[in-house]
Amino acid sequence: MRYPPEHKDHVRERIVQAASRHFRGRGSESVAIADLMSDLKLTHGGFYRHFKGKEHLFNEAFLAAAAETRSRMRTVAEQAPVGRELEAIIDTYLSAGHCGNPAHGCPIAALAGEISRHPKSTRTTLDRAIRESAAELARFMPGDTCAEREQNAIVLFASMAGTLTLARATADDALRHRILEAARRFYLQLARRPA
Amino acid sequence: MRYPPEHKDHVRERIVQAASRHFRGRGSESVAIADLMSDLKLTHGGFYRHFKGKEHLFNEAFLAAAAETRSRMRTVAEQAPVGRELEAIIDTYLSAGHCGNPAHGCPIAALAGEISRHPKSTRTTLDRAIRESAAELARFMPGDTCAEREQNAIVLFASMAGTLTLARATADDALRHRILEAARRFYLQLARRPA
DNA sequence: TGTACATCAGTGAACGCGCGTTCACTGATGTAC
DNA sequence: TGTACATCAGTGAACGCGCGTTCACTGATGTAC
Repeated sequence: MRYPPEHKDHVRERIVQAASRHFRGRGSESVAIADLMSDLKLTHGGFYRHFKGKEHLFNEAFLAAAAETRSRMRTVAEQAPVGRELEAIIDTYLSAGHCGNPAHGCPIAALAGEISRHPKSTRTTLDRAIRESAAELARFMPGDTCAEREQNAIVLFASMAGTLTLARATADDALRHRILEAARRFYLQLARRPA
Repeated sequence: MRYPPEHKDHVRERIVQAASRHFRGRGSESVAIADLMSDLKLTHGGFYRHFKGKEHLFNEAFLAAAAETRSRMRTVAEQAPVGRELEAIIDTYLSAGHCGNPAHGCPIAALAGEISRHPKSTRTTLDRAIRESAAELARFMPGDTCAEREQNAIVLFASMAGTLTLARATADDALRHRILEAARRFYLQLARRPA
């Protein structure tokens, strides 16, 4: 069959979107190319017209998810009262909604654990995502110098992502809730009256 | 062949130890039973005389690693000057050594990400490990009530574990170092003069 | 305008590989008699 | 004490399955002439 000129780009984009959700939700090893493609009513063979291989897709899907998450963070900040942007971000990031919905949430929290076992190119993509997320946070961070704000942003971001990862892995709802709530209160308090 | 009476327990113990290192170092999906067994100069078939299956071993290996890590934390605290136990623990946990050596480090930092995809029984084991690690930390935690100390301990533990996970996944040594150092300084400062 | 050919996204069978698990077998030693 | 049998940790071939990747093929449309 012959398709309209924009068709290929469109399909490629849909693969990335589906992958971005599936990878975040289940990790890359639990997601088969055939699954992804059949989600789009396609068969697995066609996949290789769009990507060199699974790892390339993973890389791109991760990047897309990271951009999506940053943009969501920005929206949250914009909708918050002036001066309370950081609190709004913390509140959203450590919310039960974000915890219960990894497939649509921060890919760093969802995938950092396994990325340490991915090839260097993928880990470089993670580096970029960490830097960009921290930069996004740094805009609202307390601290006198820019470097200090960035430093603090990295700590906050790494801590929140890790806390989310841990909360998601728990079996007991009460423990999960306790971890999230304790961390939320702690970081909110820190955001209100900085060290 | 017939073996001395304590032989089976001994082999079982060695399997758990090897698994505990391999799983932490590479994640459970990257570790094959045959690999583990050949590490002990045995073949894969014999594995099932000791364990029901891979997941049971994972569970047990995780538990053993968690106990080992707690005991190491206790040693660090004991060797620290009185009143500076928490600082010593933070310093060790977020050290370059711990970061560079996941196979011999905290199994929660190494495996929390993937455990969210393991069966409930394994996740319950994680819950136990989290509670016990936090309890260990809580002994040295600032806070007026016991509940407050525990609360703070959970936050600190989750944050440190997450930070370590993130640091390990980075490709760039400078970024990794920056994450670790920033977090270390931040939590040390918090430990010295509590909120 | 018509004809022959090129293009290329998508199809689905097939290949190759890794790996968890099973199973018939081994063989040294313990036990019943 | 000797004999027949039971035990059971360990062996390694085999099975079954999932999955990433390849490849010959399809067929609608574009292009050259």
